[in-house]
Amino acid sequence: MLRLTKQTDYGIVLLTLFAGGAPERPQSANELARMTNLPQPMVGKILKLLARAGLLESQRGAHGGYRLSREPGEISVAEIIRALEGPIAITQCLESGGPGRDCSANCMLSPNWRRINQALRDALERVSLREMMQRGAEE
Amino acid sequence: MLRLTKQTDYGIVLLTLFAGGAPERPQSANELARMTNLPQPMVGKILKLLARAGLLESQRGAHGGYRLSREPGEISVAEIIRALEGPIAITQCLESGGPGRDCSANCMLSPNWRRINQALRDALERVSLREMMQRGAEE
DNA sequence: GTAAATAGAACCAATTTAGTACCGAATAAG
DNA sequence: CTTATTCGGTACTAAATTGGTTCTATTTAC
Repeated sequence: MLRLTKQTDYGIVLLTLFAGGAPERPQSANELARMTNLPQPMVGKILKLLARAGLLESQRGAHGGYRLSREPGEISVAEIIRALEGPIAITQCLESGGPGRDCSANCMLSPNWRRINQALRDALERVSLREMMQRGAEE
Repeated sequence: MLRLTKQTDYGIVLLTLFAGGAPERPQSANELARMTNLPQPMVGKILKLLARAGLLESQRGAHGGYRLSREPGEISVAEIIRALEGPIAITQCLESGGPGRDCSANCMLSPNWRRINQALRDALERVSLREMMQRGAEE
């Protein structure tokens, strides 16, 4: 309920590994699966999505793999979530464009939903991958 | 993905109906189901949850029903969501107390999650049921 | 050419959510 | 006191979503 999916969860973990390692050498899905103990095909799938969204650059072929396309400080948590679960909105339909959708009942319920969605997006936009890496550094 | 459930969606709609009607006369699950065209058993279930959470007061027996336990201005969207889907947190485990849980990998990933969760909660806390009723009043 | 790797789609299993059914307890009306 | 109404609670089934796998095609190093 209102939670991130495991995919996204995994995705963030994987990205922090990139952010920690050597930036130039590409890392393969296989390597990363071993490092994290996550199922290899799942890791592959997630990396593909991240690459498609432009957060990772991919290198095919032998000794290929993925690397970050930008500095960790330049990647926001919001972008990661968008890459792995689509637009960030606690309520849909108002955001997702056209009329004629099978909006649920509160569709036009109020501009307050828009404010709420925006607050969530802002909070996620403000935190970068670099910041997410600083683990345990109790505020 | 990151969405409210239909239950919550319905719940908010139902509560706005209470907030609009006469505050003293209780309304039955049946009435409300007819008014909204939502499945009657579903409406009953949701109202029960809202009553258990203290947002509605119930009156059993013939001519019984539910009424708001507080003014619409005193009920926040956050409370409604908590009543219908539990604690508000985009990521779990850090919030849900004790160690030793089967936290997913990013469990101790950073205090930034706490900040994000808090921002979401704050946004939801700041909007009252009364405000949600003002439909279409484009900012 | 062959092995290592990603790209992409299709697919099945597990979990979560949506919705239903049933029975018991309270209350009001006659 | 009996009956109809309405909530309280649990258990259950069906639908949708998510988690995870498999397979084929394409790219590249050697």
